[in-house]
Amino acid sequence: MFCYLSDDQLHEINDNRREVRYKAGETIFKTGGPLTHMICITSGMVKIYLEDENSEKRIILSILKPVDLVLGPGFLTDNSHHFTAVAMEETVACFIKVSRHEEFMKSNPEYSTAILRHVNSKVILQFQKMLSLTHKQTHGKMADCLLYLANSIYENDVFDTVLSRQDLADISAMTKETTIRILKEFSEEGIIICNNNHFEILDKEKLEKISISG
Amino acid sequence: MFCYLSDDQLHEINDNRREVRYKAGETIFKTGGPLTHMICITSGMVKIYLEDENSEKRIILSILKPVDLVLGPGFLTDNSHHFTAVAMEETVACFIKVSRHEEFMKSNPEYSTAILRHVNSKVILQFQKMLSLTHKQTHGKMADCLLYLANSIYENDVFDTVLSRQDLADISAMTKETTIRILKEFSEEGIIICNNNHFEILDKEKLEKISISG
DNA sequence: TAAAAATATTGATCTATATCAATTAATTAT
DNA sequence: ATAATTAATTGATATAGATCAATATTTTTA
Repeated sequence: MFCYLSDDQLHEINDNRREVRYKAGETIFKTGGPLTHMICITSGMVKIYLEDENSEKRIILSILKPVDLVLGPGFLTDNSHHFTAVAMEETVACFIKVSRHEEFMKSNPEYSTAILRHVNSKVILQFQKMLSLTHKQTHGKMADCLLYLANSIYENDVFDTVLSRQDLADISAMTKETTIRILKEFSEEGIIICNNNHFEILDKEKLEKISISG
Repeated sequence: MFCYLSDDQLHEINDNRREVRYKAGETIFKTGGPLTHMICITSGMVKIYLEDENSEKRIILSILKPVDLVLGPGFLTDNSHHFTAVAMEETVACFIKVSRHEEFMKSNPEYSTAILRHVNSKVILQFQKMLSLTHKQTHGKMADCLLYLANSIYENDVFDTVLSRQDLADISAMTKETTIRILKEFSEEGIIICNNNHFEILDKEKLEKISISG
């Protein structure tokens, strides 16, 4: 994204950026709050979730890691956050004023294009998630969750995660009890190994089949 | 959106645009097809839906009417359509090449900003829909569906629609049988009147309460 | 290290909603 | 107008997954 900026603009960002360090569990920003800065994850991991104002339920939309950037849909619209960002572990985030972005978009068309490309790629993922969460049953949704973690987040079929069972449930839009039962089933069928926060995907093909059959 | 273009650019659009007339039920473009043009709905109504490649199920994301424009998330990413657009009634759509858009974005920063604003406002609506479809039960989802049609589409608490019961089900991510049963319940409780495709919302407050309580 | 708190697990039960099947009503075609 | 399709409705049934409750484990705090 930033590669489209001029040297001057990069300098300006560097001089004005504000780096913040978060501990695990700390909130970076919350739904409803003012969207004043774009955020770039420099190190650590962040979970992004939608909060339902009328219930305690939430959906974990995605997990971000370096060097992901966060510029929510409030940008250029209502200037408020539409999702909540929480550090999953020790995390460093770099804040850049949105006003600066608007300037960059005006002075640098390549940058505008890059931002829109970024937003559109996120929308494609949201569409997939929407179909998964509304049409698949719990086994299919949990398969999607495990494949997401292995393929997109940890980039390894063996991984340890700080995500709780409730978090996995929130990724998959189901209850933690159901999550636990399905993880147990998958373990018993030899599809995965799952001990506390240690996961191993043994039979990815089968997981993909379960994902497709729903 | 187009108000940000120069006279020359508007002329260029006007000289190069291609107007197509569709009958009810005709497909304008389909998921997976190449995204070559942006589309502007000049007259009529269009339903936009996500298709699941692994099942026959679909989600109607939104309904478009004049002068909505359609520029899906394939723009600047994979150049393919991620949703399907079908004319609900006699509809005229105006096609504008995406290559032209990229040029406009380069030469006209205001235009880029307007496009991103448009996309972001759609994303906000998607977030709400995602929460509604995954966390609410059928009554809440059907209340949301009726409120959407009355408030955003027909802009009247009394409306006739060409949408079938299956379409209403696809808006709400449920079966047509459940849709029918809930519409009947709402009618019996005096919340709505519903005869074939004629709808009247009698007690909007109650509908809003049902929407909130889920 | 012990106590307290939080998280995970298991089992039993309940219910919302899908599914299936049959009937009726409304369109469309002949 | 009548037949043939297609869509809507109703009823009966099945079941996936939520909910509730109790216990066990892990983590945190004192």
